[in-house]
Order: sequence, then C-alpha cells, then structure tokens
Amino acid sequence: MSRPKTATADLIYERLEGLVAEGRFADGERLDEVRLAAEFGVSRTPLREALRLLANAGLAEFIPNRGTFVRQPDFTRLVEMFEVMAELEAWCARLAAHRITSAELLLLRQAASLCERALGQKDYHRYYDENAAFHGIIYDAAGNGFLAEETRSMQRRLRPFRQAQLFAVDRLDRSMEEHRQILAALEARDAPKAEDLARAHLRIQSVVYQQLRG
Amino acid sequence: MSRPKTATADLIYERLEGLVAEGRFADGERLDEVRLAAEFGVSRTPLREALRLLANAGLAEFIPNRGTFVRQPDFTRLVEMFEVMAELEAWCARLAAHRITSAELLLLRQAASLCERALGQKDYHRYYDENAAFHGIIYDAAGNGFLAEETRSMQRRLRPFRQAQLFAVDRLDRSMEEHRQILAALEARDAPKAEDLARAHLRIQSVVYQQLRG
DNA sequence: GTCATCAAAATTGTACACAATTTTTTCCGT
DNA sequence: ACGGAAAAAATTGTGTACAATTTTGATGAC
Repeated sequence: MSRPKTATADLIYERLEGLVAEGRFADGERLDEVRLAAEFGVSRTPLREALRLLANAGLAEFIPNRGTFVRQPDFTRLVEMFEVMAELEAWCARLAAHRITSAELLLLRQAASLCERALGQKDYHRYYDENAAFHGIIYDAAGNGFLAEETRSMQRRLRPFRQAQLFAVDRLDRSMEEHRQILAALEARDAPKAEDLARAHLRIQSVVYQQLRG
Repeated sequence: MSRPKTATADLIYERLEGLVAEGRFADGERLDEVRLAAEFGVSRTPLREALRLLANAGLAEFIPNRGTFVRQPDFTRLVEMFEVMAELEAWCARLAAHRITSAELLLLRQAASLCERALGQKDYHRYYDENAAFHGIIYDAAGNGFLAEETRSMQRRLRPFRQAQLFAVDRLDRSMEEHRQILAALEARDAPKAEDLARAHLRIQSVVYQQLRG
C-alpha cells in the first residue's frame, strides 16, 4: 500500500495555506510569483500550480495576467465558513441516522474509543486524526458518496483555521462528550437529534475560535 | 469595467470538463499530458494547470508522478451531486426567506421577468444566464457570503452535466412556474415552503437528466 | 514457466528562457 | 503643473529542455 507521494506543488500549497491562516498576508496582497518561488526554493512552475490551488480553495483570487491576490477571511467570513461546515455535518448526521449500518456503528464506537484514548494520553495530534476519522465515518454512513467527499473537502479547507482552537485542551473534554451524544443519537436512529447535535458540535468551535482570535 | 480575460489553462479546463461530461473518456482513463497538449495545441505547462483544476473539481484524480485519471461520474454519482446541489439551494432559500430585503425581492422579480422574456423569445442560452442570475440572487439573499460562493461554485461544477436537460424545452415552462412559486414563498417569508420548493426545483432536474441519459 | 532484476522507454516534475501583458516611469505638449 | 502618450520595467503566461520517476520489456536464475 504505497502512499502517493505529494508533489511539491501540494506542499507549497499547504505552506501558503498555513501562512494565509496565520494572517501573514494582508488582505488583497499580491502573491509575487518570483519572490515566493525564491522564498520556497522552487521554480515558478510548481509555485503557480500551488497558487491556483490556493485560489480554488477560496483563499486567494487568481486574476489572469494580473496575479493572485490573497483573500484574508475576516471574522465574519470565518463564522460563515464554520456555519456552512456545521450544516454539512448536520446533514450527514441526519442522513446517517437513517442509513447507518450496524457495521458502521461498530466502527464509530471504536473510533470514539480511539479518540478517548488519544485524549487520555494527551496525544493531541493523534486526537486530531482520530477525531477526523470519527467524523469521516459519519460522512460515509450518510450514504451519499459525493456529499461525503465534499464534506471532507470542506473540513480540509477549514483545517488551517481550526488549528488554534483544536488544541485548547479544555475544549476537548466537551468535544468527547458530544461525540458520545452523537453516537447515542445515531444508535437510536434519532435523526433530528443527531442533526442538532452535529450542528452544535461545530457551531461551538467557531465561537471558541472567536475567543482565541479576538 | 474590464472583464478579466481567462487564461488558456481555464479554457483548456472548460473543454476538458465538457469532454468528461460528454462521456468522452472512460472511467479511470489516464489523461496523457503530451497527447492532450498536442491535441489542444498548447504546451504541457498550461495543460497541467488545467488538469489540476479538473482534479480539484472532482472530475479527475491527480496522483503525483503517475498522472491524472478521469473520474467519470456514474448515474448514482450524478444523482448524489444533484442531491447535494438541491440541498444547498434549499438551505439558501430557507435562509433567504428570513433575511431577504425588499430591494433583493425587487431584483428577484425582475430576474424572474427576464427569465420569462428569454423563454418567450426562445433564447435558451440567455434563459440559462437569466436563470442563473435568479438563483444567484437567492444565494446572496441568504446572508452568508461563503455559502453563496460555495453554492455558485457547485452550480458551476454541475453545469456541464445539466446542459442536456436544460435545453429540454418542455422542462423550462415548469421551471418558470416553480420560479414564481419560490418567489411567492420568499415574499411571504415562508421559509419551510421556500426550502421545499427550492429542493424540489432541482430534484426534478436530476430526474430529467436520468431520462435523457438512460 | 515463474519470478526477480535490470535496462530501456515512456511519462511526469521542474527549471529556465522567452513571449505577452500589465504596471511604472519618463517625457513632451499644453 | 497637469495629462497623456510612449518608453521602460516589472510581472505573468507559455514553450522547451532536461531531471526524476514510473512503467514496460528483456534477460536470466531457479
């Protein structure tokens, strides 16, 4: 099972993504291709691919023959982004409550355990991964492969903006408790409850983010 | 107001998008960079950018050092895609019912008129644009800029797969009637109704698509 | 005959050069 | 001094060459 090595353009993209999320660029700032290429020690060819990815993710605007300009999300925009993510999560949870199989429920229970274990060991990076796995199972259980893909994609796009709050430890205990409630709702096939819980689960994160930033 | 000229990479992307939607490539087929570059009469540099855009849109998979492989959506996938689009439209409509301003309602009425006029003149290409404008107003009226962007983006991604059914003339009359109903629901600020109407509006399109393809 | 190994070919990845375009500066007329 | 046109500089767009990697095919051991 050979993992696909990520091309340099993707690596550059991730670094740029991080820089934008850190607020290292002013809103509307032009991302100079030659300067950044030199900074990253690569040529303009892969850098340009990274810039297009950045624009495609909504973190920059690519204007032909003019350049690509960063779109620094302001607080309002961040709230909007998390609101959309929350709604996607909620929809996945609602569908999953109807369609989830017993095998998937088993996987979900295991994933919840792995989350708890990682949390107990204070291995927050692993917790991040296990948490993503937990949610991923719900996406898949929704029974709409495209929705699962889009939700994962959105999760990935929001990732750089979640780093801060994800490692706020006191938040994690609450997160775990919410996982348990979501799991219970899915087991009970209580779609409205699962939907509301999933929505609230992420809604809170945006509030926490607000506290950390503001 | 100088429109930004689209770069060749974007043009190539649109052509590839069309080819995939037409089913010109088999699922999993590798998109040979040199062959396609020659075919489109460009070099590999812009073609590669187009391929990455294609992968980013979910129409292909880009595997480093291996190539990009088309992901021909099967019927199930198409239904899933339209289902997601329908839900986004529904959400926008629900939010819009709460938040839409009288100025936006005026715009919406005008947009609906322009749709009817285009339909009356059997100018289907203009109808397509006016129809997109009508829906775009609702996206904006939802009051979540990010959601509006994402919905527009999704609409754009689905476009190549809608061409067929959009020009099925008998469908258009029904579409117009649904526009009127949606407009009425928004004017009455009846969120549940607006949501359901918007969802049904697009749901039907996927069914029509089924008829045309199958 | 099957498998492993290695060479050859094909393909993707990237640097670089130059073309096309935009932005900045200079210079001139008023 | 102020605009405006033209030249110069800077920046993006793309073709091409070559490097890195993967795939294919040949060869030989067992």
